[in-house]
Amino acid sequence: MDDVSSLDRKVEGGPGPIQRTVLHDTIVSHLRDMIIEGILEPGMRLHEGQLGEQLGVSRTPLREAIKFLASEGLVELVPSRGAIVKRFSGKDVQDMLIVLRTLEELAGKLACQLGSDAEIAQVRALHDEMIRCYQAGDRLQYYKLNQAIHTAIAKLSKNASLAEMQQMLQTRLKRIRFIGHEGPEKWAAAVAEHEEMIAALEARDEARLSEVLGRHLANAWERVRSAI
Amino acid sequence: MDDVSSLDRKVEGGPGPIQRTVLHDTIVSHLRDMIIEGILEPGMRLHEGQLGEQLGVSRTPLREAIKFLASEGLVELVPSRGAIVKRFSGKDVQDMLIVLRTLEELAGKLACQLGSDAEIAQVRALHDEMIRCYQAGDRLQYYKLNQAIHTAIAKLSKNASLAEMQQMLQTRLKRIRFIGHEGPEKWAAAVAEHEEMIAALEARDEARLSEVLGRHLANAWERVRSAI
DNA sequence: CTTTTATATTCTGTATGCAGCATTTTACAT
DNA sequence: ATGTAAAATGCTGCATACAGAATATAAAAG
Repeated sequence: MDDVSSLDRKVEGGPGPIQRTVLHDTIVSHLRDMIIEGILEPGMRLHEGQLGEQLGVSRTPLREAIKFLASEGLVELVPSRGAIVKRFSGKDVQDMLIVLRTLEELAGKLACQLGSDAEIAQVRALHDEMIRCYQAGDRLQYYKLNQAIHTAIAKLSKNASLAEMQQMLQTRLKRIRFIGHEGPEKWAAAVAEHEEMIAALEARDEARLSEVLGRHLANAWERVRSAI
Repeated sequence: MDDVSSLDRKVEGGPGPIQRTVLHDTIVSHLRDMIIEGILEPGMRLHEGQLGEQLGVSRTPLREAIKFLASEGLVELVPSRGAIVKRFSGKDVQDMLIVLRTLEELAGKLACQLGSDAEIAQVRALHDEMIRCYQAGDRLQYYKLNQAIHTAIAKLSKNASLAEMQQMLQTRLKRIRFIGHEGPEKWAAAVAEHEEMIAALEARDEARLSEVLGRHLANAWERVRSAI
């Protein structure tokens, strides 16, 4: 799956201050992905020796990454027994969705006020692309764009904390939604809600966007509850 | 300030599963306190060698604690240059308060629905104690009880994620509020708002509690903005 | 005297080693 | 055969060691 070469120090270029090699971030990302994709199942122990060998790093930076993820809420630290992948109950998921709903309702309102036309157009572009994936039946790509749209709207609020909290909850829910394969009719409903969201955003209709986002996330619970 | 002996492995007893020695948690708590109390000022570098010696631990667990705090948002990681205490701008604080407000409004509603009479009585007890501190002019203790009340209400929502996010934001804001020494009239206003909060909670008046909490946090920004 | 370059020092990032706790396996008794 | 005790194994938690980057200091040139 992951071997040594895949974890070579990542060097990021691009605009802004020159980013540098950060093994820490790489390990964190990899572990996060492994948890979301279910390679590391809930309740499973994070074996330092084994994982480190698999990723091609020693235990020290690996342990640091695990501590980081623990603070993020994806992993649970058990004294003298290392770390296990956090397991979320149905109520946990429901609770997270309630909070996420509240945050996105707020983000929606702010996005209508503070998002530039260009930024909103970018969200629309993501949406159009997502629709293409829906029509093509590409669930994985659809799913990723879906998340990207919610993240983008949160970002339009221009409120870093809000975007951060939204991202955190979304990440924790990723694995759940990843497995929550809804049927065609529920999927269609979700797409319809997204259409409505984008329309409200383009019309800068705060109340409507907030309402749709709220409804969308309330329905999200209905869509995944069976999968828990 | 902190020497070796103060960091001896903490063993927690009490009810529930027996907690065990956790140096990690101890270091995290100490660093958090040092940041909140301003011993480690914003922008200041977290010197691993020096800090480790001061706390009486080696760099390894210290670094793990720093990574944990980085994920928590109190510290910023700078590649090849260690970690610095995160500095929050005025807008950052305002943004955090907006999110906190939204979360506490939700928590207030849920608390009215789900809090038991006994739990509400406990909040009332905290409040009465806080009033005593107010009358005695004990700002530090007042401040701590104030936070405890907000935390307690969040907990009454019976929503772990909500309580966690509230706690996270409150922690990040602690240092700001800690220095935000408002004058007597503003202080009195804050106390009055708290009185109203408790009354609404006891009456299980969702709308009113939510409204007061929202107003309280909106005013909080007015109270601290000058201190930024 | 200022600027630049070279050197020295300091600190971070990572690997490794060791002690102690947890768990598993094995031996023994019932 | 089953339950218990003891030894053995494996893993975590922490400390230390070392390499390389960053910064500070000193020397040299303009």
